[in-house]
Amino acid sequence: MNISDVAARSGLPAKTIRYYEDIGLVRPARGDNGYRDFSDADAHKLAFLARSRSLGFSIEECRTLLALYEDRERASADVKRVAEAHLGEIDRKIAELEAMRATLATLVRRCHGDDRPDCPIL
Amino acid sequence: MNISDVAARSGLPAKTIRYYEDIGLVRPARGDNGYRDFSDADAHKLAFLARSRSLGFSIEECRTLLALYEDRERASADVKRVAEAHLGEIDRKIAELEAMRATLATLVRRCHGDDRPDCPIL
DNA sequence: CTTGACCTTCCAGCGACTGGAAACCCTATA
DNA sequence: TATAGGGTTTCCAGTCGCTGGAAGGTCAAG
Repeated sequence: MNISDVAARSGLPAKTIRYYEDIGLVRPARGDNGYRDFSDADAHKLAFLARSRSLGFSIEECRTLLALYEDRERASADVKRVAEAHLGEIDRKIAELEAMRATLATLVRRCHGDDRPDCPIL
Repeated sequence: MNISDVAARSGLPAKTIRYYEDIGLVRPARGDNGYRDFSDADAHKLAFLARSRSLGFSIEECRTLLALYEDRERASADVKRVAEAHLGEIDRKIAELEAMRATLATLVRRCHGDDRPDCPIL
């Protein structure tokens, strides 16, 4: 699979996929012509990366999460611990966003939206 | 008012305030010694910037909001529009995070947590 | 008059891309 | 077979929103 195919499947720009290879997140095979040749597993990884990144996980966090899928030697307990840590982080992010949402929603609700300049955001 | 005073008042680091001057968000006066001399209005603007940034508005969105802040004629409706667009974006992120939370929570729940490497995450 | 906290500018670098140039490769059609 | 158009490669530079650090000027207290 060429880079544009896997880009379409994962929703990531080709540029980003090349960058992810640069920093070692994904290691696609190469064809005789030098083109990257992505497997289905690569495509899966990239889709996962797209999702995790869009949720605000850093590249390094994504690297750890990817290791969960890749390292089959790892004991179940270790996997569970790391996964739970990430769950906690997701909860924290949700809480942050919801606090932000609440504040902003209150401000918007109080904002008349007419021509009077008494919007509380200002 | 010196930069550290206005930093304390706004909650922004001095570095960030200098950066905001660089990019034209604020234009403090200068004393004879070359020090920035912030007015109360400057302090107000910076507090506003700190708040908007913490609500997730981009610098350019803040610039727009600040411009509206200074144009009191027809501010309210425009601010409301910007804020509502931003609210929609926050809602989208929360929904995505909650979907991922559910997926990861299911995986964690099914993960035995003992030494057998049969955790469904793998 | 010295100390030490503050202020200044400038330059560099971060994370995570993103854009553009120049060159190579592939396929389809004439 | 030639050519046109896309797709792909590498590399280098720029983006955003800071942040750190160096080198130096200024100020108030002791």
